[in-house]
Amino acid sequence: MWIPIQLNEQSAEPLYHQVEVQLRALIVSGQLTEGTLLPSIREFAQQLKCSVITVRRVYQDLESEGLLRTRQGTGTFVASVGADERDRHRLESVISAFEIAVEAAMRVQCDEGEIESIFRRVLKEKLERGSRSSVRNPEHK
Amino acid sequence: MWIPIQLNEQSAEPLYHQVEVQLRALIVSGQLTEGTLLPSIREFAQQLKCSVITVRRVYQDLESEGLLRTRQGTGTFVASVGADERDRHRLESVISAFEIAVEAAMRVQCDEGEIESIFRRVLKEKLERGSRSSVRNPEHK
Amino acid sequence: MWIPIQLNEQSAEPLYHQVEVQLRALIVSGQLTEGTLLPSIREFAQQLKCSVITVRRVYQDLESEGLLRTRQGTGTFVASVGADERDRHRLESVISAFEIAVEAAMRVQCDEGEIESIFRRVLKEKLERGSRSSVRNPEHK
Amino acid sequence: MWIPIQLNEQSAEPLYHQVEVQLRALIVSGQLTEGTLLPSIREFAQQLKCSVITVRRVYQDLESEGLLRTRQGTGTFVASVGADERDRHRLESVISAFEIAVEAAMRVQCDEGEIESIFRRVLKEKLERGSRSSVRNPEHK
DNA sequence: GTGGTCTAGACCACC
DNA sequence: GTGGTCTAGACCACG
Repeated sequence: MWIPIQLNEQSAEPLYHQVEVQLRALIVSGQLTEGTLLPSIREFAQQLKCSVITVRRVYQDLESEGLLRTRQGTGTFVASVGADERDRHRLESVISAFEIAVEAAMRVQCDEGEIESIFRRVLKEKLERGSRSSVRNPEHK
Repeated sequence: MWIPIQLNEQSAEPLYHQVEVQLRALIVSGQLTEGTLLPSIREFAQQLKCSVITVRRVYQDLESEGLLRTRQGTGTFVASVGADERDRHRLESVISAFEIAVEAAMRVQCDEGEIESIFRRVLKEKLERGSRSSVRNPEHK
Repeated sequence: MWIPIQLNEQSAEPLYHQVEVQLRALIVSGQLTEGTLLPSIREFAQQLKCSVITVRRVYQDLESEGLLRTRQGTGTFVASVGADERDRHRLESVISAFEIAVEAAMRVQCDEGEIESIFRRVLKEKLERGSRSSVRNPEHK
Repeated sequence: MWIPIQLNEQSAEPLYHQVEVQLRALIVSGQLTEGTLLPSIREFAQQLKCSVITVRRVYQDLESEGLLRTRQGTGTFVASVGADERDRHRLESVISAFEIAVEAAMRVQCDEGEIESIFRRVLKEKLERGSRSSVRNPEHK
C-alpha cells in the first residue's frame, strides 16, 4: 500500500517528525479510514528511504496518541477514533499553526489590516498552487 | 537595559532560538532602534536566566544577519539596517509563519471557508488578549 | 462445543497467551473435566476469531504441560491430571499474581495497612461484579 | 547520581520496561523528588549495563507521561507533578496489579476465603523478606 | 558536557 | 510474513 508522504531532506526538521505530521494529517482528515492496514515498517521504510527504526518510532508515537493500533505479527492499523476526537485533532493542529503565525505578526507590530492582507496573499498563493506539495522551510538554523 | 523577552522553559524550542526570534522581531519592527546598545552578554544571560553561551550565540547569529554590530570593548549595538531590508526581514518572518499555517490547514483538507473562519477566530482572540505574552506550543516532540 | 474465553484485542498481551491462561484456568479449576473433547483447531480458531496457528500453539503448550492430550485423528482432550498436580497449577497461578501485586505495592512504599485496604477494595468490587468478564490492562507497552 | 534499579536478565520482560516500572515507582512514591537531576543517559546506561538507546527510551516514555522533563544540553529532571496526580499514578499501579490477581483467582474458582488466605500468606512472606529485592517471574513463555 | 536523531543490523516473538 | 527489543556507534544540536 502506498502512502503519500513527502520528505524534505534539506529541512532541519527530523525525519520522523515530518512523517508523523503528514501521517497524522491523513488520519484526522479522514483520508485514511479506520481499520486501514498501513504498510509494514519494513515496506514503509523502503518507500521513505529511511531506517525501519524511524518508521517504528512514527507508528509508536501515533499509537500512543491513539491514532494507530498495532498488533505484533499482524500489522499496524488506523485506530477507531471518535469523530469528535478526530475533529479535535484536526482543528487543533490548524489553530495552533495560526496562533504561531498571528503571534509572529504581532511581535513585529503588524496591525490588523496588515495581518489580513498577508494572510490573504499567502492563502491565495497556496490555493493556486493547488494540492502541489511544497517544500518546507528549514526550521531552526 | 531591559529587553522584553519571554522564555518558555517547557517548549522543545531551543532557548537560543526563542531569544533570536524575539530579539529579531524587536529590531525589525523598530522597537529597538538603530544604534541602541544592548546589554552585555553576562547581563543579558542573567536577565534571561540562561547560559552566556546561549546569549553569545544569539548575538553572533544576528550579527551575521546584519542586524547587530559588535565593537570590541564597547558592546553590541543595533546595526543600521536599510528600511527596505528591515521590511524584508519583517515580512518574511510573518509570511513564512502563515505559509506553514495554511499548509497545515490544507493537509487536513480544510476548504477556503474553513481556513478563513479559523484565521478570524484566532486573530480575534489574539487581538483581544492584546500584547499579553503567551505560551508557545512545543515544535518538535 | 463452546469454550467460554474472552479475548481482548486492545491488550498488548499476545493472543495465544490470553487463551492459554484462560483455558488452563478452566481445566485446573475443574470446569473442564478429564476426558472432555475440545473443539478442533479450526473450530476453535473460528470461535476466537484468530489464526489456527495461535490455537495450535495453545494446544501444544498445554499438552507439554500435561493438561491436554492429543489423539491423532480423534482430537484434543483434557488429560487426566492428578488432583495434587491440578491443585499445584491452580495455586501457583494465583500466588504468582498476588506476589506481583504485593511487590508493586511495596515498590511504591505502601505500608501493610494500605495494601490491605486496596486489596479489600478490589476484592469487593470484583465479587460484586460477579463473574462478569473484564477488560485486562495491557502488560507491557 | 545512583538510582536503585534491579534488572532481571532472566525475565522475558523487556529491559526498558523493567526500568520504566521501577523508575516510575521511585517518582510517584516520592523517593525521587521534583527537580531531581537524573543521571545522563550515558551514565545510566553504564550503570544498568545496557545501551544508551534503552535509557533514552525510558526517559522519553516517562516524559510523555509527564513524569520527567528533559532539556537538550542540560539533562533530564523529575517533573513537577501535582500531588494528586502523583497519588493517582501510585494507586493505579497497585490497584491494577491487584485486579489482575483477583481475576486470576476468580478464574480458577477460588472463593472469598481462599483468596484472602492466599493474599495473607503472600503478604506475610513478602513483608518478612523486607525490602529485599526479589526476582520477577518471567511473564509469557 | 548534555540530549536528539538516525543507521544497519541482529535476534526474538507472534500470527 | 508481521512487529518488538536491543546493540554499537555515528553525527548533530544545545548549553
